[in-house]
Amino acid sequence: MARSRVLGADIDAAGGGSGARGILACACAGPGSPRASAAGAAAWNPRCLGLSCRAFPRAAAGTTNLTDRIAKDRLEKLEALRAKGVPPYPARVPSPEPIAGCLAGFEARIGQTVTVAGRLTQVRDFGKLRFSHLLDRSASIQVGFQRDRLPGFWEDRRLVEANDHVVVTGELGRTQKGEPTVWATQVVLASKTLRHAPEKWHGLQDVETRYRMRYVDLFTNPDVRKVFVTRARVLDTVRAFFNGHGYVEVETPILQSIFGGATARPFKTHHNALDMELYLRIAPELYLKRLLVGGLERVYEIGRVFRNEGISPRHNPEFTMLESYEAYADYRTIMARVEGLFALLCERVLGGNTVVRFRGREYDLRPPFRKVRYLDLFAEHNGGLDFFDARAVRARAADLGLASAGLPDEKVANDVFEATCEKTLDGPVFVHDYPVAICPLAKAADHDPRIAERFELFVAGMEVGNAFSELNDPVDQERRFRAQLEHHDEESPSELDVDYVTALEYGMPPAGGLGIGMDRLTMLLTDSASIRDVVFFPLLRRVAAPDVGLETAGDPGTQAPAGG
RNA sequence: GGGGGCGUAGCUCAGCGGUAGAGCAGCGGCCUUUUAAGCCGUUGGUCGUAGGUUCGACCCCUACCGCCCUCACCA
Repeated sequence: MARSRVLGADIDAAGGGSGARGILACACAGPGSPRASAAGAAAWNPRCLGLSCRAFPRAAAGTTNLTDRIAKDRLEKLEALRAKGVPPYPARVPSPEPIAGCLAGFEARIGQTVTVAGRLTQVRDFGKLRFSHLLDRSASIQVGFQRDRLPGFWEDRRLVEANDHVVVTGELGRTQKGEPTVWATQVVLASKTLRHAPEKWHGLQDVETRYRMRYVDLFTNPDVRKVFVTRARVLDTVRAFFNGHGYVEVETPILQSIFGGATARPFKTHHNALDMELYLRIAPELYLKRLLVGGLERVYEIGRVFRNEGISPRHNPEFTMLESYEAYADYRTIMARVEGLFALLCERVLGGNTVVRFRGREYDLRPPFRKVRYLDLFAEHNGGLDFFDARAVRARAADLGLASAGLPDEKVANDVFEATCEKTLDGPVFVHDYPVAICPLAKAADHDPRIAERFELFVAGMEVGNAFSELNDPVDQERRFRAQLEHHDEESPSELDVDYVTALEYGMPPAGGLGIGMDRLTMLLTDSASIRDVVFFPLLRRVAAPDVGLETAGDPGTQAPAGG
């Protein structure tokens, strides 16, 4: 049985440590083991002057190892740990229980021995005592290290420091001030950290660093973790809602040879083996409606879509969209669905609250929501102007300073709408019955061919949802596609989606469809001002990487074969 | 793409045409109930990058890089 040297005392490593004190060492590579020797055989890195810093095999003379750039005292500690036979990155450690579980019903558990694990924060030395907080996914608890209970650990306590991951076994108790505390009887280093933690009080504030190094942002700023947990809860609730109404969750192609289902510029890519141009989808819509033709009747997809357009606090080039389609329903059914969804979100995400704060204002998300017709809104904010009076609308656009030359009438009119109406839509409010000309995939109302059965949900002036009675007339659909092709631009497909029209020719049941931006919905429910605050890794410009002494990495799309 | 702002130690931030500063973190010392612990001492900088003006530039000017806000496009 392997025995490893432990800080201050020898213990039976594989035996796990009942009664063992100090840092537990696993029975894996110590400094004398073959594996450790292999690593140690590499050149000593000249940049670690004076340090007992074992260079990585890759770091030949003249090159800079990435880890050479970091605080030398941490590297010194790392090597000191190895020299003492304490693996800084052990393969396995004792299994912990969640800290939140220790804190629940704490009084009754005082005196019990628990094993908890996490990242050490805010180490406080106090003579022959040392306190720290231990943070795991569930909560944070104080750990007390006492010299007299941890003689082996105490001598080398400084080798384990703030930001390291540790597993602590100890007795639950309180301090004189009443703070719940694990009084450690055994400390196992789980993972040595080579970087300093950000400032303990202010955390990581620099916005750019927070986005680029979200991993630091997450363990440093509790509110950020909360936002992303809420985001997961939102997605979970959306799934629960649609599953509860008999919908089936599906996945459709992201790589599409013809893009459609929205008006947006796509990203282009290329498949090598097929030598085929492809687009990253701007919407899953046309594939989901093919599934209606296929008889699935109620489908939804929550997935990433990609739009090659500007970036703003409300726009990320990739974002997560919910789209749902329900056969034998129309946009009124879907309006009721949206209200039902928001009721469930209030219940499950907001814990029964219905009022959210967003950008300094409050919004009551309790359904039913206000409903207003597009054309009424248009007239109201433009002195009674008729949307379909092209000449008057163009004059109004000119008054507003909007460019209209060369644009179709309905586009100009919609620009006027957006300029004059959208900002007034505090909401939540459904705007419904849109001009059909700006809705190429929506069905016209039976009573008025100029009106599309469509609504959008606005909250805080932000478009959150979009729905309509789906166009299922193949002849009409082909005509509208052809009209799009006539004034073709980068936002429209350059060819007719023949297969989609064919699918409609096989018969799509009348259906109501819905799209909701999951990122914006999360923004609303977490009071996040920017979409970048609800996306883990928002797209940023690439910055020059530090010189790591390697040959130029090839184009990832045409990388060299693995063997060569 | 236009306009405005920002970039100084690992982190949070001061600074000023005349030798680069503080707090936290780190390192050394004291303290067995601290908790933004405290006290004493101390290490740490290509002031985003490159030019220019100047006797002298972190500071003034120009260009570039990156981020934020805003307008335009969009969800």
